[in-house]
Amino acid sequence: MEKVKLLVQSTLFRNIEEGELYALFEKVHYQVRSYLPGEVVVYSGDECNELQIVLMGSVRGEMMDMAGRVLKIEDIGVSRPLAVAFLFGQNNRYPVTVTANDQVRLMVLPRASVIQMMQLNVSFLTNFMNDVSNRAQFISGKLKFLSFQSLKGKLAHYLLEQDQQGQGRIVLSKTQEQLADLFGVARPSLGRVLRDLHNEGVISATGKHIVIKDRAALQSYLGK
Amino acid sequence: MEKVKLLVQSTLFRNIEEGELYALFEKVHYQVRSYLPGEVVVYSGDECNELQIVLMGSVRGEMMDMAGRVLKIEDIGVSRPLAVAFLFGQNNRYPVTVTANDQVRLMVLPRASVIQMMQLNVSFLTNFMNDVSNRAQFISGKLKFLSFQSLKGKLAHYLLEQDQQGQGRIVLSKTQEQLADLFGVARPSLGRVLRDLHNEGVISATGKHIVIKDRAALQSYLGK
DNA sequence: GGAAATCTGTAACATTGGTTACAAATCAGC
DNA sequence: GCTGATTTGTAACCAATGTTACAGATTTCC
Repeated sequence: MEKVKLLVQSTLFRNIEEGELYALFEKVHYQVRSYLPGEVVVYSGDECNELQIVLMGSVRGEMMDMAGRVLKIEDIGVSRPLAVAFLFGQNNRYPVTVTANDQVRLMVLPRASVIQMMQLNVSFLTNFMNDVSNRAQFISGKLKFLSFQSLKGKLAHYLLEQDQQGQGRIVLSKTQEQLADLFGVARPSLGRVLRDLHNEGVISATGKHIVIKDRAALQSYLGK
Repeated sequence: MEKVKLLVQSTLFRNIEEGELYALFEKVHYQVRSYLPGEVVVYSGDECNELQIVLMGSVRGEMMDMAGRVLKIEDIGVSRPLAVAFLFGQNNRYPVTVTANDQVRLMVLPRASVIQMMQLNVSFLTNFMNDVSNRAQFISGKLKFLSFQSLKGKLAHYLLEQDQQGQGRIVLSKTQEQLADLFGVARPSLGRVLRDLHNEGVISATGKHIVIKDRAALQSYLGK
């Protein structure tokens, strides 16, 4: 049971001692499943009847439309759970397709086991509640991000977010391709907007190095 | 305490008997607040430290960008809770501005009371969990709806959804204005697409009466 | 049943972003 | 440092949607 060592660091098991966690896992049913890189763990639309927690490797969740276009949502790494928000509620269907990024091992707990654990341990219960809420909040943020802003707005948002320290200097950690993917737009469109902002004098973009020259102007694009 | 009669029908208090509910409310703190039509209950960004349940009237939640443009999200009527998904988790801030539609009374339970109630009553706990999950699922659906589909796709989705019985006859219950609002597009754009579909022979639109003439064609727009 | 308000249809034009294509720049591995 | 692969910059053109405006239709209210 060396998995317990991994799991104590999970947000779901915060404030639960290792010994307690051991005892908990002896009382409930679970499985461990393995996947190879590129294998699909669940398809968007599949029923969700079990809690899955990443024990090794990482998976990615992505939404796709019928034309096969993909909008990347996020990566999920070790000790993090999948789809906490879809285990309960009325429509227990995964909203995303989950694919293994590399060699992956997942701990799989049927819903009944989860309920059992909530009754056995109050910390687990509140942790779970917090996780579900965080998920909802994360998606809600995405929604705000996607539904309101023009590409310029998204980029402005992103740049301001990257520049936490307020120094006005950012080194992009992703390629334009990846960034465009994240925003759900075409790569040249992103390039164009980057260039526009540069020409307007709002930022200065040289390769991956970006300097915010007019923060106020950038902020004025938020929500547009 | 006639409110209890209202509350037993709430999803949050399902499977809890009236007497039990009485007892529960005697043990925890809460308030009742009133609002006039048009008054703002909470602003987007406000901290969320209490569970609010509609006792009378209805409120609407809407997201707005800085330019003041508004995207209607949904109406919340009697016995339904506000922002269940934002009471827990890390970022306890309302994502929407909530406004009273008419004369409104809200029951307000501080977070501490909610936690107390969860410990006192297992049904409440599971109901709450389900509600939060449903919220997350609702938002996630919205996200899918908004982020993937062109206006034609959204409309197709909406029409097919409205025609549950598969009769191919729909009477719109909203004005074009409201519909455009729901989709987050401009009214004339919606009108145009409606007309396009009509001209293509896919539907036949006369005022609020719509007949689906070519279901397959309509379905082919889904996810586009 | 008539006036005022709301809703609908439609047109012209502006803007945004998508698509494709290609050349220049940069990077990775040798 | 060279070579092939990846990334970036940019342009021309297209499609979708927004904006504004106005006239006709419908509903609501007295």
